Amino acid sequence: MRDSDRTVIRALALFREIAEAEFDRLIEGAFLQRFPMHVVLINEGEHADFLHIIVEGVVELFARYEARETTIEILQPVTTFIPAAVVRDDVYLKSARTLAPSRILMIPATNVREMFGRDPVFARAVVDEVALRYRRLVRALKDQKLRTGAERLANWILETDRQQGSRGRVSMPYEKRTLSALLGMTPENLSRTLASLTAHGISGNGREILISDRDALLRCARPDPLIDGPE
Amino acid sequence: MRDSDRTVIRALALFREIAEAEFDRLIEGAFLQRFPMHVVLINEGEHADFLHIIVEGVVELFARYEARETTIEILQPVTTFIPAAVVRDDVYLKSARTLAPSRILMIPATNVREMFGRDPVFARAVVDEVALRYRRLVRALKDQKLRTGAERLANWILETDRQQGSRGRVSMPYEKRTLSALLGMTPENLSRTLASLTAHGISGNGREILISDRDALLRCARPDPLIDGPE
DNA sequence: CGTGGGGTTGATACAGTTCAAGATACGTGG
DNA sequence: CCACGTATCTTGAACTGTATCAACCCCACG
Repeated sequence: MRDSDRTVIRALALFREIAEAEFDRLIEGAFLQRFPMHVVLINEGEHADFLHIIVEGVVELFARYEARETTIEILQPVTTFIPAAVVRDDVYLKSARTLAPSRILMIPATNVREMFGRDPVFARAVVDEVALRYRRLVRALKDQKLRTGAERLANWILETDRQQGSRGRVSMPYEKRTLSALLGMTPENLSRTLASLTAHGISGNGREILISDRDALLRCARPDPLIDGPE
Repeated sequence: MRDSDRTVIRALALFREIAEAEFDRLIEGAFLQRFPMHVVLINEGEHADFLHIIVEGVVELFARYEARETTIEILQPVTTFIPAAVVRDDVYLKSARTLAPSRILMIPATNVREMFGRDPVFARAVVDEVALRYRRLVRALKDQKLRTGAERLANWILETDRQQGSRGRVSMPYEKRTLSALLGMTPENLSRTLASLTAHGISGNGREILISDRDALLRCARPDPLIDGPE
């Protein structure tokens, strides 16, 4: 593992506070691997043998049922997945694939569980992490059940703009079909909804969306700190 | 607190393994309170000052956005809520209300966090609990995004029957309007969907549903261990 | 009895999906 | 570097699922 990689991983909330020796022991047996785009890293139903950490790239968490598929979450560096399955020593409930060439650190699940029992500082960090994920998911479920497609899209634009520095220019980090699955709609529907938002403060071509009238967009989106919060 | 209450709470996965003295210290300053039906216990947005435990009754976790409201989860004894907000020392993202006369144990959040740092056994139990909840929520989101209303209802019937001892006779523990919110549909729609399932193995009057042809219902529901699992 | 809330039923409207065709962008190989 | 082929995206039309609005029924409860 490169020194620069070690540094960014060490900076994760999960590892920031733990002692140097503990960290070394944890990542013993871990390996950092490079994956091309569109590679499946995890299949739902498999037993959780590794805690994955996305060091570089983009990873989609998705799930299937019958012939249908939906996106649960899209992860960018630096983030762990999927901590809950590792903690409970159970099967994954979601699959994961790369959406861009990515570098993934894989830590053996046994290391994580073993260290959890040994280091209270790490234990504290793991709970924080899982609780954070839980809350993110609550937000996603509220978004899904309480809003229309247009509202979800409008709020996604605002939130993504914020994450990208509030420049009023959002660039989609993945395909539109993926975004549509994340927002819980079909690609056709996303296309139409995007077109209809043109009358409410945005304009776009390709993977670029410009926020030309933020107030109009806000009137559409009506963001809520208990759904779209900065967490 | 009654001795019998102490026993059931102590039997919770969260508290089962911890030492007697630690348990005493944890529930110091806690209080067990009786609430009538339809009382709001938690308002989303409030800071999480207590870990609640439902000892008796039924509690609904719900959320609002604009004029809309939806149910996130319905809890029956013995369960904690809402651990993630307590762990992160943050605001609740969901509200909670009783759906039946209930007895609720309220443990000061500071006790929980303080003990977490002191007792690794308890720490382990808390992570397990939060991770379990996380996974339940993943299942709920998959249910919501990947299935139609009729499928959700059919699976709810099968799952509830299982929880009630697989007697082929399901009794709804709450109003139909609540069930409809849990399943993400309107009351009218639930009524119609329930009627339509009559042709697929169920019959019902009032709050009783009889499974007359389980195979037919299974063909409708097509349950999936990664969505409807026993967790 | 009357009253009110939950539940059902019907008619209508809308959001979202599906199917199909056309346009555009993109990577690949010549 | 261009031409080609494929996949993505867009647009249109028909259809399905679900929501909304309104009337009505029924039972519980005062």
